[in-house]
Amino acid sequence: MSQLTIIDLAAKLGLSKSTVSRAFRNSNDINPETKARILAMAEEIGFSPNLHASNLRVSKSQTIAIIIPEFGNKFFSQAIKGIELVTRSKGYHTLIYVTDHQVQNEASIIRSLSNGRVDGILMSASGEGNDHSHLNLLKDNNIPIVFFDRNYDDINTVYVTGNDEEASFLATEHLIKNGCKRIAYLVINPNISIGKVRMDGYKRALKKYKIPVDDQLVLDTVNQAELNTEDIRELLRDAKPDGILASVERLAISTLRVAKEEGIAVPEDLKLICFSCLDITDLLNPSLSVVKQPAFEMGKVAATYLFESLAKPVKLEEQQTIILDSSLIYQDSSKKIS
Amino acid sequence: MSQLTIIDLAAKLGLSKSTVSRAFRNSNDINPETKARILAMAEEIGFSPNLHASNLRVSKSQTIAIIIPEFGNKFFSQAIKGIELVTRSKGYHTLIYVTDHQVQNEASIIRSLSNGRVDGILMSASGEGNDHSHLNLLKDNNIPIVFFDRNYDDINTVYVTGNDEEASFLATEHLIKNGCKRIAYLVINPNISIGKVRMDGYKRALKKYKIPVDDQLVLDTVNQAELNTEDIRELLRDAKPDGILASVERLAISTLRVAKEEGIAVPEDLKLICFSCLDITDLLNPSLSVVKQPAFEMGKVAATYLFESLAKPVKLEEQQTIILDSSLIYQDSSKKIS
DNA sequence: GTGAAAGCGCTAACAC
DNA sequence: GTGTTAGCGCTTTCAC
Repeated sequence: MSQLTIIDLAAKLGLSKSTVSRAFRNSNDINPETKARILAMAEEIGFSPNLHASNLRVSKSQTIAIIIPEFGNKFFSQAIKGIELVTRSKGYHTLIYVTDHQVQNEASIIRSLSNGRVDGILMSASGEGNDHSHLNLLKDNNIPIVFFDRNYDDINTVYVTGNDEEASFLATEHLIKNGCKRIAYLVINPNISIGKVRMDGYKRALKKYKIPVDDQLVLDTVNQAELNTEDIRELLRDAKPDGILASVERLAISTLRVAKEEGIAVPEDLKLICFSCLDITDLLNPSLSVVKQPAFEMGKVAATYLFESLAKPVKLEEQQTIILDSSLIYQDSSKKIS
Repeated sequence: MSQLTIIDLAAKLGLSKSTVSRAFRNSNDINPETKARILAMAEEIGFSPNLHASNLRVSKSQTIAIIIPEFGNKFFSQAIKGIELVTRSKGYHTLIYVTDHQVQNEASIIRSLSNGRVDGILMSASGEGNDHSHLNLLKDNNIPIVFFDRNYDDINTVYVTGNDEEASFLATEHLIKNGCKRIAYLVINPNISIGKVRMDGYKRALKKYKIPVDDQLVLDTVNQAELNTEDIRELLRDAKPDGILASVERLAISTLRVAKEEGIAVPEDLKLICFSCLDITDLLNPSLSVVKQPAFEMGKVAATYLFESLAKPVKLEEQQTIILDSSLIYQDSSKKIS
């Protein structure tokens, strides 16, 4: 039963294989009745056309890839959900890859996709550095790529992101208005993409309120909880901030844990706000103020752009940034104590 | 640059295409020097062998699929992370599909995979009902499937899951020992797979302590927060439980919100424990007692079994259940008030 | 160790 | 509306 072909099916029905082939494509060059007979028989004997043969013929895979740096937070699962929705509605398939924030992994994944495996790529960039040459392979093979959330700004393509600079500005301003004088900014990578943009908004707010930027209050730390926890503990002890803007959720979570351990009360002694897509911030103790990015929407929009460029042979050559609004949700963790 | 073939490469090097082909397989029928020359040239001109042609020839896709009912919770993202890790280490690719708990979606996905697209499938079952005939297609096509977390027990294959009956028993016993007399069980689907098994453990514990099973205390509700919230509200008002075992995280979250709204204090008036993989239960208010399933591990183990069956032509014909231990983490939400 | 040639299963001209 | 036929790019016998 394993290797049926259109020839077997054709033989069973006294037709030629081209007719059978037409039945499976959306060819209009076929008698609807014939088509129905063919499809019925296919159903009966459990046949469906071999994918690889078809793909080889038409040089299409009906598949896209999602490449993300990690799987740790709600942002990416929501974004993937949005992407998967669009992909499925288009009858496409979705490959998923996780780089663990390693550019080498990203490069090797990209290489493994440049041989026809996918028709397009959605990626949240993993790396820093300037060597993005692995992406040239995609251009050579006419595989469009759309970035979401994290990009490389030397690559000319579509980039879908939140209004991070503005949101960061507003979040910082909110802390200032609630009485904070020494606001720290926690970040994983202050030099690229979201880490940088969010810092820009933070600095702009400080400037507006004539608060000098204090490098001691900018904590450049890492992903691993065990490590960033200690960095944050030092920050709280040495720099004694009274407010914190965390550029990613994980750093806010670590902050809450450290504050608890150190006996620092949130929001009384320390006000906290962070970028996060967590959907239970209201149940935390204290309830957590967040900049909530439209993750699901972002996935949908990014996927939609990708499919547009797949539909028309026009390439995504110009740098184009699509900005989606985040929501600022102020809760207890940043509340003014009166 | 787009359509290079091994023939082009062969021409450039004065070789035949068969030799070039051998360089890309792990053939030992080739001079290492020749192979090196070929690979170097390939690198230089950015060539890699067309995947579809190769797949067609060897009838392999080096791809597996993950099919899950939803993307909403940490359990699945952790499990996928575990799967992806194994898959990548084997040089395989991972397709991902979400069914939204609809068996029809599951069936159509399975159909779209039965034509060579994947070599194997990892699935957490979506459905109830008894029509699992869509899985026959897989058998016909020799595509192995391994279940994780949720299965169909009429399908003979490997199933990797947590020790849910025992964990459920222990969680219920814990509530009883902490003084609960009227323990409710919240579930999405009490008749199948995890919903049923977890109820079994709950009932066994009640029986052990001579507490009669009260149907009024078993709430069979749905996934959508807007709907289950109202069901839970009614339960709390009418049946007045003093303890709750939630079979899935989402129902515990809804319970916390309803309790807050209704002025029911947790754990004073109502003790709560649930199955969950959330990693910030310590930061909730109150901190949440959970049965934490080894999601990451479960993904890894399930994937490992799948690859075993891919390696040897032996089929996964016998029903085989692999049980992994969960951790019971008792926190404030179920604490005895003395 | 390398080359020639057949063919994996399908699609798309082109003819009728 | 249907059949014939020439490949898509690769792998793999089989010769040498």
